[in-house]
This record gives sequence, structure tokens and C-alpha cells, in this order.
Amino acid sequence: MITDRQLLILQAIIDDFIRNAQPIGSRSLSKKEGIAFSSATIRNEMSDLEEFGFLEKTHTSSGRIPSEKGYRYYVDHLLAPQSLKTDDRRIIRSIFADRIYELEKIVQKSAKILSELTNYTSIVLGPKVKDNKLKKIQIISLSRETAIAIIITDTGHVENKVISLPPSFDMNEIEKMANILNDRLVGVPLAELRDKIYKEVAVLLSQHIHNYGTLVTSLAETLDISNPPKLFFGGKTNMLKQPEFHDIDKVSSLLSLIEQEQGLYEIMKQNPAGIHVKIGRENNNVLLEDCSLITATYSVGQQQVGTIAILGPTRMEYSRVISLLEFFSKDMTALLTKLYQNY
Amino acid sequence: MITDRQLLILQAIIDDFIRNAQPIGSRSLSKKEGIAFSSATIRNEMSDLEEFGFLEKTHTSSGRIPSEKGYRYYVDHLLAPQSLKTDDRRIIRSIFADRIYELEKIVQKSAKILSELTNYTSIVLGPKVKDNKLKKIQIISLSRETAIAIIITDTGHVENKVISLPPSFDMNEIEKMANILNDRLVGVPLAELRDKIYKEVAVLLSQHIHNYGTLVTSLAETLDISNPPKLFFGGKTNMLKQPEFHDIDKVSSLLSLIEQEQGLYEIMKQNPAGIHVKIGRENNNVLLEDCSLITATYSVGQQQVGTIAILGPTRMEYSRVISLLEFFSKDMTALLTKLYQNY
DNA sequence: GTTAGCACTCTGTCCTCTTGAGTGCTAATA
DNA sequence: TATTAGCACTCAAGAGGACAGAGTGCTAAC
Repeated sequence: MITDRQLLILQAIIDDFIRNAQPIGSRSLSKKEGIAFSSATIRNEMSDLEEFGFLEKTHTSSGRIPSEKGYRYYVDHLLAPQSLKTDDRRIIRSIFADRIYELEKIVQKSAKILSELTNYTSIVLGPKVKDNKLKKIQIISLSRETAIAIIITDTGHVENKVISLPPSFDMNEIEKMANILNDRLVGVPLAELRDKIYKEVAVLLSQHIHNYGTLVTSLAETLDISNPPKLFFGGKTNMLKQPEFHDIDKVSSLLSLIEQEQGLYEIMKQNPAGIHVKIGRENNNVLLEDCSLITATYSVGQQQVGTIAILGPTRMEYSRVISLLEFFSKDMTALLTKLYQNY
Repeated sequence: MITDRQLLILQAIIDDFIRNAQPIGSRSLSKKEGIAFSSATIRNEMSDLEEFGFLEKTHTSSGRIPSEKGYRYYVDHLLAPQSLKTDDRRIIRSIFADRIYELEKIVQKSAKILSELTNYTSIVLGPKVKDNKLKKIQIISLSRETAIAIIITDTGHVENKVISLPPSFDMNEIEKMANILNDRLVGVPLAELRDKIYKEVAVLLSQHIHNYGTLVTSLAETLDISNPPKLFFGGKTNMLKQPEFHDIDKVSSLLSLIEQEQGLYEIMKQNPAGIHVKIGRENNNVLLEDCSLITATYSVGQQQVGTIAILGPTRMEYSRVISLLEFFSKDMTALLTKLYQNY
């Protein structure tokens, strides 16, 4: 079994490594405050910890560094729940201080501030709109061939799409069309609009509008708001500041992954409520082998709407980042709930 | 005076350096096709070219590399107008092939494709909306305290803003308000909306609407669409592939510049029509000392609406990039003119 | 005016040596 | 029996030297 002293040493090593990014040896560790045993004793304990798989060596006579398993144990058992500095609280609160009504702007600003606070890369998966329900749809004619559909959802999200009109469409019929759409589609989740248009609206349109054939397809396809939630980033280049990423090739492929978005989206979207830590290879992605990803979710009322994550090296300040995200996610949820729940 | 043979040599050196990123010496140059003189002769000519300031050495016994002045001469006088490969044409045309009606999407896609085609970073300054004229404004109530203003411009650009309503605002007055706004503001350039609201609309609102005081401020401030045009990027990380940016610190500060946007925006916004090349320090920015920026503009009809740029190392394939941008800007202008001019 | 030849220079690479920080093992100690 | 001191050993990183390769500038010959 693992002893208390071993845990003390493990914790000291990981804390030190997170700070200095350097392998740490028995002698320097023995000089640390709170460590009262000789370097020889520490060597023995380290050797045991290595056998358990919590530590690794970079070469035979180097100091030890934490292994993935070591970080995992540290995160699961050794993390002292650190309370946030008032400064940090204040800065996070400032995100929500301005009266901003657009969710996207809040999300964008959050990404920026979280990356500045942590010096890592922040990724925010914006609110899922496709679960939102249609509140109102407006159609405004633009030219002979095009009109704009403005879609407003129950959470206050607004989206506009250009729809193309059939060649000989009568402008007077726009209002009729809008009425039909509102009549039938209000309250329908955005993801189901397309279906509903084909199934219910098409019939009605055929009764009231000339030339409805191509119009139905055009409507159904443009109102199909199944576009995945947007990803927002902050501090994309913060990775470059970390000593473990001073290798151009590593950093290059990592940044490509970030820029591509697709890969990260897959990772972000499957996120259960609460705070989760994925360390190194737990991310199931070669490019993220040396990274850890800490995710948190935010909600409107009880409904979880988005995910926020911090991406850093495995040698990440877990404690601080977790506290930040906890605080942030609580505040964000509170704000969103207040703003949008009663629509 | 500079002789024809010197120009031939200068051109050969620059072409070679653009390809291989290695200083080039007299002997290897003498082996090149089209160069019929001995290495000694070339050495003499190179020495002259260096005296003129067109070439540099990295150290006393190294081969030569082009100086900024060398590139400048090359771009101004030696560039053979290269015609585009049909492949490239096809790919650029494909941007405009889909029936996309939203300008932003076209711009975004352009940035992506141009960066893929060149392997450099592309930057597109989106259309200036503030010169657009208001075509229609719609107001849709959202909650007790908020409503959405939808602003449509003569170029088909749509923007929505949340406006906050005074506490005891009567919902029935929304339509009245919208009518007043439309009546007074249609045809007004977006940049002047704010002014016009204070000067003309305020009076009218005071006559027809209770509680108009805070409403006017709220309207004026939210409808103030002086937000600068957006910047779109493609291939932000392409810089990392260039051998001259294999230095982390250099690349890090350059990417920060790109991520900040502000600096680049300043550079992009002041752009006269046509294609322009800025080499190294001509960019007036320490971080861009080793970069060249080639910009082109695009228009709707006669009105120039945006700028597109390619950012690469000074050792850039000027000829190819210029051809690409020329072709692109012509096509883009043609498409936009067709789509939006007759609104 | 052009070219051949030669002495010289600088970079990059390879090798060796040395130092310092670390380890593991063994024997002495509390 | 658990801890510590001591010692031999290992490895990385840095310094210094030797050397090959690619280049230059200059001078003299063509």
C-alpha cells in the first residue's frame, strides 16, 4: 500500500514540477520546507512511487517527473480545493458586469478572459441553438430573388438567413407566407423545422401560394439550423509560452488541430455536466498526448447549454484552473438563467 | 548603371532564394541554366550588386541573399507576369460557384482557400458596413425590457442588435417607433444613424411615445453601427511551415500580432485600390520586419468595399501571389457587383 | 573584359572532456 | 527495523578543438 509519506512526496514533486517544468531529484526535494527526511530516504520512496507508476525518469540518472497516472492520482486524491483570489473573482465577475444581451458576445469575452487568467488556451462551445424553440419568424424581402428570414428563439437567439425565392414570386405573398410559417412553426425546436416544413407547411403553402414547389425546398433547406454550435477560442498562442512546446513541430501540429476546429468539436460536444479533467492520452488524440483538457458546463436553468474548456500542458495548474472554472460556470449559469429563462 | 547581366544574376538569385531559402554562391549560380559565365565573373557582378544594395551576405564568406531593396527592385522591374495555372483558376472559381448569399460566408471561404493555395496567411478585411445605407429597420419585441432591432442595408447586409427598453415601455408603441425610425432613417448611411437619431428622430419620438428619454439614448447607442469591419483569416499557422520562422520567439510574437487583430486592422484599412506590395520594414512594424504583405481590394460596382491580403515571409512567391490576388479580386468584384449592385 | 587559381573565412558537425545533478546500492546508525 | 551516510556510477549539457565544405576577394593570365 501507498503510505502517507509517499503521498506527501508525490504531491511535493508534482507541485514543484508544475511550477518549474524541471525533473526533480531527491536532494533538492529534501531541502524543501515540510520535508524532513534525508535524500536517501526520499530516494527509496521515489523508487517505490516509480514502481507504482506515479513517477517517471527522463533518463537513468535524471530526477523524477510525474507520469500520467501520477497526475491522475494527484487530481483525484491530492488536490487541495484552493479558494480563488479576490482578484480572480473580480475579473470573472467583470465579464458579466456590462449589460450585454447577446449570448455570443458574453461567450466570446469569457473565452478571452479565461485564457488571460490562466495563460492557457480556452475553448468555449457556444450554446446549442438547435434545441431552442422558434419564437417568431419574420420575412423581409430583399430583392426580386431573395428575402431574409429572421429567426428568433425562446432564448433570445437571433439568426438570419437569406432565402432564395422562385423566379416569378409575387411579393405580396411574402406576408401570407410569413403568417403560415409562424402559425405552424412557433414552439418547434429548430432542429425539427426542416421536417415540419415538409410535413405540415408544404400543404398549407400549396393552398395559398402560387409556385410553391421550389419555395418549399428553399425554405426547408435554409431554415435547417442544424449548424453545430460555434467554437470560441482565447489565447490560441498561449501554448507557445509553455516550455514543453518549444518544439516547432509539436506546436505546429497542435495549433493546426486548434485551427481546424473539427477535432476539438468532437471532443467538446460529448460532455456530461460538472467539471472533468482529461489527462494526456485520456484525450484519445495523439496530438493531445502532452496536453490536459479541463471542461465545465454551463446551463440556463436546468438545461445545460454549453461547455467551456481549458487546454494546457499535462503539467497544468489543475487546482487553480478547476477553481476558476467552477466559479465561472456557476456565475455564467446564474447570469444566463436570469437573462433568458423567463422568455 | 546596372547592366542587363547584373539584372539577370539578381533575378536568378532571388528566384533561387525564394525557392530554397538558402544563401546562394557564385559557383552554384554558374551551374544554373541560362547563366553562361564563370563563377569569377559572377562574383564580380555580385559584389557590384551588393554595393548597389540589392544583395546582402549573412557573414563574410557566405553566399548572397536578397536585401529588402533587392526584393523591391525585383517586384517593381523583374517580375514576369505569370499566368495562373488552370487548376488555380478552377479552385478560385469554386469559391463563387455555390449560391451563397451571405457576403460574410463568401469572405470567410475566400480567406481559407487563398491560404491553402499559397501556403501563406491570408487576411480579408470584410465589407465596410458603415457606408451602407439603411434599407429597412424592424423591431421585434423580445421581453419586457428588450427588443431586437434588425437592420438591413442596401447591400443586403443584415445586422441585429438587442435594444433595452425603458422600464414601463408600452409594447403597443413598438410599431409606432418602428414606423418613425423607418420614415426618418431609410437611406441614411449607417455611420450617421446615431447623429440623425439625436437630431431628428428624438423630436418625433417625444411627440408620439411616452417615456421617450432613455429610449432615445438606448436607440442611438445600439444602432450606432460604427463597429469596424471584421477581419477574417486563413492559414494562421502557415507561418510555422516557413524555415525563417523556425524560431519560437519570432513566431510567437508574430502570431500574437495576428491574434490581436488590432495592429493588422490598422495596416489593412488604409488601402488604395489595386494591388500593393509591402516588403519587410515598409510595413512599419517591427514584428513584420521579415514579412511581406500583398494587398488587393475588391468592390461592388465602382465602390470599393474591402481588402484582401496575403502575409508571408519577405522570401515570398511574389509573382504567384500577385497573379492569384489579381484574378481573385477581379472575380470577387464581378460576383459581388452582380449580386448586390441592383438592390 | 573574362577567367583560373589561390589564400582566406566562416559555419556546421563531430569528437572529446568535464562538470553537475542525479541515481542505486551497501553498510553503518538510532 | 527504518533511516541515513557514503560511494561508485550514469547521463545531459556545455566548452573546446579539429575538420570539411561552401563561399569570398584578389591577382595574374588569357
